[in-house]
Order: sequence, then C-alpha cells, then structure tokens
Amino acid sequence: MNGLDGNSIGMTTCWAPPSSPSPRTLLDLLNQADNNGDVDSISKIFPQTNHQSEQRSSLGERVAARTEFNLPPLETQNNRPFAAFFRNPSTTHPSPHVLISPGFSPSAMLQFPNMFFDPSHMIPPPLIVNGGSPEAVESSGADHATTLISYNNPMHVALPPQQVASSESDPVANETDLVTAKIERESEDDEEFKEDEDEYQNIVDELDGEPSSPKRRKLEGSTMIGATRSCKSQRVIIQLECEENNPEDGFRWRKYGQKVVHGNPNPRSYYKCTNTACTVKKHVERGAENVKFLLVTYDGIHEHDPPAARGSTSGQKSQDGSSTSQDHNNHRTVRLGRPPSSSSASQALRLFPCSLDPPMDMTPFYITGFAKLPSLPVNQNHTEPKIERVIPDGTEVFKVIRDRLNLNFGLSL
DNA sequence: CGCCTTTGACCCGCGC
DNA sequence: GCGCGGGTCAAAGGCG
Repeated sequence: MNGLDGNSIGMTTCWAPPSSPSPRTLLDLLNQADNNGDVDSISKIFPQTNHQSEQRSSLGERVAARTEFNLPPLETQNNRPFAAFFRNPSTTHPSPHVLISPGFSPSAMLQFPNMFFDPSHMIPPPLIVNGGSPEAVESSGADHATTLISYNNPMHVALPPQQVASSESDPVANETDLVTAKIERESEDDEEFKEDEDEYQNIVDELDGEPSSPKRRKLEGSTMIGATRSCKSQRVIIQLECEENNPEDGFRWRKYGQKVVHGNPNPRSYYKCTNTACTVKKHVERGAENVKFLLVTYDGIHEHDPPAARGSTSGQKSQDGSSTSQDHNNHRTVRLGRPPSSSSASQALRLFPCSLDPPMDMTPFYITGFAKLPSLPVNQNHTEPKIERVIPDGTEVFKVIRDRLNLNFGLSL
C-alpha cells in the first residue's frame, strides 16, 4: 500500500515546542487569511493540495478526479467497505489535503467524529485518504457518518464543501474543524467542484418525494462506500498496519461474533463495548491481500470514560491470534489513543509494538491544537481539561500548521 | 467463578 | 418469493 510511502511527514521529526501556539492564534491567522480571500495562503499552509483538472463525463468521475480518487464502478461490491480497500494496495497517487498524524487516536476519532464530518449533510462526496486506492472513504447519510482514517500514513482528506457551511453555522464546530474547514475553502472556490455539487443536488432534488425510489437508493448507495445499510450511528474506520488483531484503544471489548465476509478470506471479528450502558461496537478485519493491514470500524460513540486498566488480569489468546485487552503481561499490545487515565499513560505508552510508534496520548493534541471540541461525547459532564503539557511529538498536523505559519506569515511560534 | 472467545444458527435488509 | 450476505445471538468451553 502506498500509504507507507509518499509524502508522509516522518515521525522522527520531533518537535518539542518551548511554547505552543494557542489554537486561537492559529485560528485567527487562518481566519485572517480566509477573510481576505487569501486562499493562496491556505494553500500554502497546506501545499499538499494538488488539483487535477480532468474532464470526466460523470459526476462520480469528476468528483473522483476532484478528490484524486479513482472511483470504482458503482457496483454493489464497491459498497462493501473493507474488502475493496485492501484489494489494491499498490496504487500510488499524489494526495491532497489534510495530514493526520500516524499517532492520531481512533478513540479520539470515536469521541470526536465530527472533527471531520457533519452527519447532518447528506451529500457525501467521498472522503479520500492517501492516494488513488480507496484506502479511505467518508460516506454519509442523513443518519450516519463514516470517517475513515488511514494509520501510519499521512491522511489526506477531501471534505465536501457543505461542511464549510456547517462549520460556519456552528461556532464550536467551526473552531474544532480548524484544519478541515480551511481546506474546505479551497474546494468551495473550485468552480468545477461546485458544479459537481450542484449536479448532485439537482439529482437529489429531482428525487425528493421519492425517498424509497430505486433510483434514489442507488444514488445514495453509490456514495455509501465505507458504510453499510445498518449504519445508523457515527462510524469511524481506522486503517493501520498492525500485527495485533485487536489493537487496544483504551476501551474494553467483548467479542460477540466472527464471520468471513465476502471478498476477504480473513474473518471479521465483531466486538461490543463491555460497558453495560454503552452500545458502541466495532469490527476488525485484516486486508484481503495484505494481512499486515488492519481495518477497525467503530460504530457509535462512547459516552463513558475508558475503563481503568485492569490490574493483574491475564488475557486469553483467541484462536485467530487476536489478543484481548487483558494480555499486557504476555503479549505485546497495541494501544491506540488516549489511555484510560493519565496515571496509566506511561504504561500505555509502552504498548506500541507496530508502526503506530511512537505512542502518544492524543488528548493534549486536541486540547492544544484543535481545542474546544464540539459536543464532547465522552464525559460530557466533565469540565474542559486543563492544558498541562504539550505532547513532544506526533502532532504532525499541528507541526505543519506551525511550520507553514512560520514560512508564510513569518510567524515564529 | 468471572470473563472472555468460539462458532453455528438465526435474523434481516437488499437485489433479483 | 428467494437467495445472498452482513450482523447478531447464545450456548459451550477455556483460562486464570
């Protein structure tokens, strides 16, 4: 998969800022550029944007061209989220848009799925991650959202222009979507993309009043890459290169099923959050052709704290080689995202055996980089955590912003 | 005993 | 209506 190469920003570039720029500073700078219509500045901040001006006949193809994603034929098979992602891992393609650090937390994504997507909008141009192969797709409907994260790669995200409006209408989300919203502006200025959007909207409008028409269903289904019909909640898809079949993410899961799904000989495992009041589920499967890649799909949002790490428990080893959250003692375990508690952070940070290295607690990332998150799903009754430290590395998005602000605005942060 | 995985059966939505 | 495929259930069994 090309996600391992390309224009990634190496995690070896360690940044330990003596003083971190405030999110407000960044926001103001970006707002300033934005208000001035200085899209170039934004482009400079995110030079990865690489537009292709291809003329294609269909909306899907043009959207694909716009997002530099070779949209596969609209076959039912392509609506299946996972197998297709893994089927062609070798395609390389220049990539646009937002970089997401390899350390980006799936738990955090689960907690803050709106960081990349506003489910209130139904028009879902595909969210593309990292190149020509469909490694990542965001899809949406009126009642669900899917965000796909490509781990150990820089993540390249193309978001629909609608999200800009959403961000603007929601000041909280606007601040949270600092990066994505700004990227959106580029799309908004793109006439071709606006045409695509209009065309799509026309079709949707034409189909209004026919909510169950096959035509409409097909149209919507064609954009549901990465989601399934049963997806009624926010969905976050994480792709990572990992040996563990059940990388730890700070929450405890109970496996309730395993099934071989079409197009992938590797079984998909189904997990539920063990919290009795929590309905969050996830399923995990390996790539059809490259078993090194693991795709973890979270359905729902935790509305509880991650459980405290279990003390002296030892885990069971499943037959497929997966490990549970208990096997810290005997197996190397992957921890994704925020550890259960700050006191256990150091322990958790040791648990990064695969390419998710280096480990990091992503909480301060949100606090310092994109602070003030919208509708915090976890611990909503909690007060906003105090910023006590800045993670020394891994905040590549933040680093890029800083560097670009420095480069383009002469601002030394 | 508690917690977990395993696994076949079952349910349900969708396409034909 | 039927078959397919994804998702879920629940009994059985393993492990510490």
